[in-house]
Amino acid sequence: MRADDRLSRVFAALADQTRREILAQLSQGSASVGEVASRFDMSAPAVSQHLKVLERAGLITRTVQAQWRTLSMRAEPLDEASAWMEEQRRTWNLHLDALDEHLGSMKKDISNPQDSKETKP
Amino acid sequence: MRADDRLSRVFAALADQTRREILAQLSQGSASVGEVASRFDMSAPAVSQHLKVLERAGLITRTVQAQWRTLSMRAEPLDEASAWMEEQRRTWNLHLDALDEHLGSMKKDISNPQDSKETKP
DNA sequence: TTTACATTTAAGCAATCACCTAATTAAGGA
DNA sequence: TCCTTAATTAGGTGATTGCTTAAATGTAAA
Repeated sequence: MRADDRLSRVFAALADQTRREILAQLSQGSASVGEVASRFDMSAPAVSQHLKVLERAGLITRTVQAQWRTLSMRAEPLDEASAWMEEQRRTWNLHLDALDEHLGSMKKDISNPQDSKETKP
Repeated sequence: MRADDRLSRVFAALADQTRREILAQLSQGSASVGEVASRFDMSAPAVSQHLKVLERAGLITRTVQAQWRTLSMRAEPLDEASAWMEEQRRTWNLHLDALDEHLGSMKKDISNPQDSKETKP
């Protein structure tokens, strides 16, 4: 799968309050579908669909034991998503630093100001 | 706004490849709507809508200058989203550590094994 | 003042989403 | 074997999404 698609699926999966609550529950330990569903005021099929979204994003796995499915969290997709966000923030901070330096040099040379191409937000 | 809603908006905004590319571009410095739109094979209104989604998520701001809007990235929502993900991973790792310890003590006491309530994924 | 440019609003459309109820599958226990 | 429990699939609905084209807005430049 393309990294783009993976990221899109992970972010989309996390863009829903119910699914975030499910993941938060599973981060404390594995659980059955029933144990997850009982915490929500929602039909079982609705929860089942949320689980499918989380599973397709790679955020949970199911292991079948008799008629119970044990749900477990997987952290790897979080790493990838987190890394993407961190990268953007890093780049943005680098940019801000460069901008500060530029503004600093302008201040030193205040008698001959030049246009700055960009303004600090 | 509720933190839930904020998180949902940020994650939803990031769940689209086009919007992630826009944010990646703006992380390198501010730009006008036209400068952003020119990089996509998509109508101007479509880009405008993507920008609105990013703006509502707090990920960009617009400053109006004549007929040009200067778009700038905002990192704060990324921090909140990143923190949420980090928290889940932290909890999950704590859980795994506790599990490892439990399995370790079982190994020591191999002659009298007890059921483990959960299995490692 | 007219014209051109940058961008947004309006309106419409097909696809997807988040739910629902009803029906189905699959395993365990009486 | 029949019944119960656990969970999923099927099918339907209203809301939202991501795009489109056409029209509107607001500013600058001729």
